[in-house]
Amino acid sequence: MPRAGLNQATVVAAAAALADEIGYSAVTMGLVAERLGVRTPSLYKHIGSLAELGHGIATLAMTEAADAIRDAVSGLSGRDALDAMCRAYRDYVLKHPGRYSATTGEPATGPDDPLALAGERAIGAISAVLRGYRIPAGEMDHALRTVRSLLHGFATLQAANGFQWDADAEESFTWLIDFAHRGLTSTSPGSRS
Amino acid sequence: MPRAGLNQATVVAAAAALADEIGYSAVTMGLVAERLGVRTPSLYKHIGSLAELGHGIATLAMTEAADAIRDAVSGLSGRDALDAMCRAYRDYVLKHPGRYSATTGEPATGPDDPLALAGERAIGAISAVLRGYRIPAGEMDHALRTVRSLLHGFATLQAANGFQWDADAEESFTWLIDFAHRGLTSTSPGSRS
DNA sequence: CAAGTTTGGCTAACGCTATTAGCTTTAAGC
DNA sequence: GCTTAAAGCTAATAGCGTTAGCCAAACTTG
Repeated sequence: MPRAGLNQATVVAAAAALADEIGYSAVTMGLVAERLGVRTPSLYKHIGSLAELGHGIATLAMTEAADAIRDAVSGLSGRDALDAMCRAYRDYVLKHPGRYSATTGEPATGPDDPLALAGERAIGAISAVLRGYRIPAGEMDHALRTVRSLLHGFATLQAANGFQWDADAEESFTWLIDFAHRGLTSTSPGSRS
Repeated sequence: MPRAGLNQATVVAAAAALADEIGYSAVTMGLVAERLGVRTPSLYKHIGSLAELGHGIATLAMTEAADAIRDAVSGLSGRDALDAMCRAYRDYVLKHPGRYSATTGEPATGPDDPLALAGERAIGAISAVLRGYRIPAGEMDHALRTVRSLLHGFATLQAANGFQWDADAEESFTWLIDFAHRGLTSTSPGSRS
């Protein structure tokens, strides 16, 4: 039996690709092994368990998403950067729904967890965009969490077809970006109507 | 053997309670049966499959969340209604993280699906709040999707402990509500900074 | 109230999944 | 070239969802 030349990265990559095709919850050790031309137990020479594989997929997705944002906003600032960031994030999730859904509900085990580092990268990319807005120093964390919530929510709802997105999802997303821009510009807390 | 007096509703309720305690993905037919004092195969007299049980939990959660919002905003309008809605939604998800996570990635099979009806209830409750803002007629759907994305994103991220919510999540949430209020008030699309 | 029928529980069994144990062969190091 | 660790394999176990078929409990109907 010639060797397949696998390692942790190739197994995770194959599982991530499979997740995008058939859905994250449908990924099994057997299917991943089949795709790699190998028997199921052989995978355990490279990854500890199915849960660990899921953790790896989540880390990969978070890293890729952060890089996509970073690339998209490079050279831009202000509203242009916000627009590019939102679209890059959304496009990534729509392109890789399976691996992205691995990130929902996957807790980082500690500060040295690669998933935590990938999360930091994403935070940093969003933070760079938000720095173009006049946000008070103490409110930056709140703005970060809010924008991340908005993007994450839209992406997961659209990926899961949460509503009947009757074809004008693009228009809705443009409106969402306008909404975020308005929310970020006039930063005056406690402004009751 | 005396009968347990089960039906579809009691089984779904037990499973939902279990999901809140041990997490949605940890719910098994065996554990639900054990909680109900019954053997596993007996559950199949009331529900068709584990997938159907998940669908039922999702429907229950969506209905309860919609009702929670409806109750919270009754008698309020404008920014007060927005505030009450956001907090009611967030509180519900934090109180019932297990059953809520059943709603993520659960597609409605058709227009007559109870889950679709529950979704309509939720949409209606949010819509009632948004009607207090001067939103152009054609943009109402976009606003609905945007607000729903924001709430869903924050709730799921906090439930999954997506960031290190070092204790000031409450403050972040207040900031998020301000953000949403600003985004909804000055509705002038295409307003580039 | 008695007989029949439906309903809801049970045990037994099957297939699929993740996972472990232990063997064998490959490839790499000295 | 020999040693050795890594990477594949087969075989086996345990736990899951699910189905089949039995049997008693409760409802129906005269």
